[in-house]
Amino acid sequence: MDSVLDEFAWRGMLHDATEGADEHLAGGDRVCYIGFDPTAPSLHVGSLLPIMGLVHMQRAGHHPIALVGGGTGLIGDPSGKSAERQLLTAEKARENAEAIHRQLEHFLDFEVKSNPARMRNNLDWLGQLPLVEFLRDVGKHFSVNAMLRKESVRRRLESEESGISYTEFSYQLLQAYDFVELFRGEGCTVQLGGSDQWGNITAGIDLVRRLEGGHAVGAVFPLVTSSSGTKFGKTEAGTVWLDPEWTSPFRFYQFWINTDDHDAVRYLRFFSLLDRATIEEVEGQSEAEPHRRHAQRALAEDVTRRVHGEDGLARARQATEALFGGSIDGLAGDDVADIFADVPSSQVPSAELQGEGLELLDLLARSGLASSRGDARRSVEGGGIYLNSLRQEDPQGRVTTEQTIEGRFLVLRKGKKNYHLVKVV
RNA sequence: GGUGGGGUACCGAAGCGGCCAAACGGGGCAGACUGUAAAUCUGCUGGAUCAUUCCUUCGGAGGUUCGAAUCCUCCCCCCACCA
Repeated sequence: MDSVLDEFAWRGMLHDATEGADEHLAGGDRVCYIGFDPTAPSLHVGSLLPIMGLVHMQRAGHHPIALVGGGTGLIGDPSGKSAERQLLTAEKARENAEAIHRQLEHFLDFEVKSNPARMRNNLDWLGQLPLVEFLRDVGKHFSVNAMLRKESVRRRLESEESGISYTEFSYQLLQAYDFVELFRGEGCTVQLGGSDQWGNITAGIDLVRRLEGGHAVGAVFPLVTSSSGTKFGKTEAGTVWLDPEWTSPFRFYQFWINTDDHDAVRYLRFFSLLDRATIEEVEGQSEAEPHRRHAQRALAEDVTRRVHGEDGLARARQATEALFGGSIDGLAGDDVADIFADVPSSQVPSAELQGEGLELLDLLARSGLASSRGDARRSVEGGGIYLNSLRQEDPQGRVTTEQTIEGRFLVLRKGKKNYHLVKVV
């Protein structure tokens, strides 16, 4: 008797599951949900593990529901938060929810006849909830004593400066109620989530039993960590988003390519759909020839393809090859334009490059590669600045039309992998 | 409410009248080595100029002084103990 939990287990993405979850999932096609916060109009790689959780559910024949917390987003989940949250406006939450829906379409099939993915927004029911009735029917089943014991609440109670508002304190009731609502309306009996959601999930399971006499189960994924101790999903350029407008496919691809050896195979299990045999093969290759970075490549390819499509992946790889494969000299302007389509860029009027030209330091500061002229100077003096792949060692240097590629581009680089394209306009 | 201890740059933490843009550690950036990895070693890490120098900064507002992060006054906030 196999269940998706076995798949989760070998992939290392099963942190914990409630009693009977295994049997329940093995016993038939179930409806299962995961909640997503509509705090921004894009998901980021931090949400990737739960998303993959839904993907695996769908592949196993279950019915996935992505629940966007349009209503709970108006409240704010205190789990894992040290301070009171900024509240969203209703329409902002709704806009964000729509954007998130579009992103999820890259992962989930909303069209198949058999078990299409669905999307729900809890604003639809939480928004209508009559307070008195809610307190009578739902509030009755919650013991404040138990609620106070929850880790997330306790930390905030103990913390002198942040505290917790009544609003956030009520959050757990609302999320529990979501489960009941989905149980009633969609026949949903399974909730998944990050490990920080454990308390909220079990609260929902209890409420389903008390209010509906229903049997529901839950499972949680581990927190994704990186071995270097940095937060997963953050780079010096900030959060790695799934929206190509916010994080270009190239940068997205690069994020995965740069994964530590220690993390690459683990992430491959988390974030790719490659089967066990393939992953183990890659793992073997990785150990045998670490310098080839098989795992990083497989990871970057698989994830980029799913998020940005075949086209986005092709562009990312093309840019990667050009930038890290060899010299960019000899490339025609059109090629550069193409390759750099989603490398960070800025513009400079051609007039400024005439004659004496523009100071290199100014160019660096304006491009954002350096935070100030002083910073730019230090980078140049430290030997970390390249113009068209030539190291620039003179802080007094100037950039003129002569150095442009066909009068159209300048390729700046700081360090080994921070590229910036300057368009001459 | 009382007494004592604190608030210093991204974070932690020294400094306690001039030599302080402020030790040291962490983080970050860059260089070397590599494999666009890790570890290690080196440099840099407020702004403008770089030869010097100038500007803004040590909880906030005033004051003493030729000169203050350092002394005084008032205020705000933390932490400990006592009520």
